[in-house]
Amino acid sequence: MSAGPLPTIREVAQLAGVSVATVSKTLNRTGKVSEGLRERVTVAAQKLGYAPHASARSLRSGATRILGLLVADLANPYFLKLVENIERLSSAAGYSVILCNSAEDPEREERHLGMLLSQRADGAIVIPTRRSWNGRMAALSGLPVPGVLVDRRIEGLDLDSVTTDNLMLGRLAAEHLDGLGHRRVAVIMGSPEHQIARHRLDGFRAGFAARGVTLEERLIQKDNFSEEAGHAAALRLLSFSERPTAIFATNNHLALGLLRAIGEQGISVPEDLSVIAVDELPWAGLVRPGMTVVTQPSEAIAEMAVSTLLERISGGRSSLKNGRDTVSVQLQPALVVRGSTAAIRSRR
Amino acid sequence: MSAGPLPTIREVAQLAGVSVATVSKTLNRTGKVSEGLRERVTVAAQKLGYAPHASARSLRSGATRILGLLVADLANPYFLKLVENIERLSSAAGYSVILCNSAEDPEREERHLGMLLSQRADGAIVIPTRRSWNGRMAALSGLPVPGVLVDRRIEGLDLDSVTTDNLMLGRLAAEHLDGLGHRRVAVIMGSPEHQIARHRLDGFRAGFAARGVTLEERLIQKDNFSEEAGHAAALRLLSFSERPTAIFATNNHLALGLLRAIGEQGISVPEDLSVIAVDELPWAGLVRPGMTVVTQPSEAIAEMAVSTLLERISGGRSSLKNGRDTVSVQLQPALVVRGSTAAIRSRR
DNA sequence: CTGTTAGCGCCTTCAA
DNA sequence: TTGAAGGCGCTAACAG
Repeated sequence: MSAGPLPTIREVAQLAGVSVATVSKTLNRTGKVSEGLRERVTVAAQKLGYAPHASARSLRSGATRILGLLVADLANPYFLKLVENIERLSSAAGYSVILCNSAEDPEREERHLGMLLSQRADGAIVIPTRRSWNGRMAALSGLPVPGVLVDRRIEGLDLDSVTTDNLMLGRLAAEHLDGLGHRRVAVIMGSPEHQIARHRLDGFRAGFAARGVTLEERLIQKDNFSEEAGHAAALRLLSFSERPTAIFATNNHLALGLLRAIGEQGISVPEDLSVIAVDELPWAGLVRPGMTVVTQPSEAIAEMAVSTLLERISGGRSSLKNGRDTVSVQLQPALVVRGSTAAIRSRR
Repeated sequence: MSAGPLPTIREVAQLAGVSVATVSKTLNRTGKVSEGLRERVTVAAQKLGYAPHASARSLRSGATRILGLLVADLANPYFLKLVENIERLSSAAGYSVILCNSAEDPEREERHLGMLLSQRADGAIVIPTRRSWNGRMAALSGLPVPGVLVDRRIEGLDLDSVTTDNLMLGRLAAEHLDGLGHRRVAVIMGSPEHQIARHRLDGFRAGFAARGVTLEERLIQKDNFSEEAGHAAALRLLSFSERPTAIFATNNHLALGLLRAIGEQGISVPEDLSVIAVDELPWAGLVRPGMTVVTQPSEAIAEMAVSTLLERISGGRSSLKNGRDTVSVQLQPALVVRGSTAAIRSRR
């Protein structure tokens, strides 16, 4: 709203009666400046409402203090949490965040990547789209800025990554259900091509195997990650004559479909059926009974992603230039017990 | 990961055997270039993986093609929807979005505003923090870039704004409940200092008044917008000997607290009590029975906000320079009927 | 149609 | 301790 162009460093210098170099040194606290001049410069800058022109500074310095944040699906509440935390941490570290949502569309992802390149973002945090796994990784591996993959890894891609330990996640769910005495347990797992879903299933299977229990294959429902698929899978499971006593839904969309099916069928949770899901769903505490879930450590993941990225950035322009190998961190999930799971003997 | 610095326009020119001006004209489709050269330039740029340096371009052209998006609270699902839509539309229009979350903290808001100024964002879309209403608008009114206020207006601030018609929102809720025969209705309204809450209440009151019904003041619960407050207010309302037959929660946090209280008290919805809330809560269709809500037109609001802002931007550097008065658009909410409201006679 | 050139605002030598 | 000057990559005005 204020009129005209913004003041430049030159105008500040003029008003303070010094050279632009002195202004620069003063405002950036680089180099020695006498007390008197420092004062005059500060006042002048204040009076003019001077704000350094980031583009000019970047052009000169080679760094933009911008991070790209490329998210596979903003509507996913788990990713949203990551976004919140990443924005907060980046901002606190003095970086601006350019937000890009690829909405699980590899084309949008690629366009956004090109844009981030043009903007010369100092680094990028990427939750890649699912479909980019099949060879579409070129754009990512060619990323000329330090990049960190979050939540989803891409095998064979030489990038730092921070993910949940999904094997452990499955195992935690298994141990909980096993401890409650469940033996006939089902899994709604989404797409078996998805590494995360596979890991969660493998961990779940391993957890039961460690206690000598083998999962029935017919109780493992594979399809895709939509709520619709979860709903359909749940209906199938519930129609079996020997119904499972517990169901593990490996993803929040699937859990939603599962709950819908349960509601429609008039099944009582946890009396007739125990249910365990993944992620701290925003409504996990709201539905009656509260959902028992295995949560991913979103805050720790965000922290690790940002710190890893910032280290790379300060380590050198190119991601791998400083000789450090790529790091691939897996953080531990946790069990949150609420009302949707119960000991099996309470059942009949 | 690729080594070394990125190619500049000069290198493209060299490889194509032309001048930098020709490269610039070709790539920007500005000015005439012969077919042969166009081809050579395109190929050279492609081969080098050239991406124009946004900072350099901005410095020269005065425009950054960056929009600031300053959100009062990312965790609010309604704001998230706005963010999603705004990102999508901006990106489609060729703008990058710098996301800032002020988390209802005016200090963070102000810092972010300063950062956007330094970045020389071409414009900003702002959902202001609540507390900034009391005089803290200086930073906003001094915004040296075109800005659009979204969802929350600030009286006396000369900025474009796009909001929901909250009077109409309250009225829609009232008409729906009235049509179902409810007369003893309650409102959990949040803070009366908040303009939005006041408007919703006023509209609600007016809607009933138009049918000759006057709201009982003791049934209008005012406090703040937290889930806790909603919970407490709900408990108070439900403890009255003459219980309300319907409750209107003016905000999604309040609705959450209300639902929790209802669950604890073992009250049946909609048999014992009709409930109507605001916004398309992500779980609105999930809880049994589905929540009847008055929704804000988030997509239309995002569209209007972006288009208004882009018009301002193309209209001139300073927001009001092109002589156009500030526009203040109010978009219409809509009623979505689900299972949480029912005719009163079904009650006993 | 194509090339040459002057800055956009800033930081950083280098000289005083 | 302070000032003068060059140049980051690009676009636009001007010259050929």
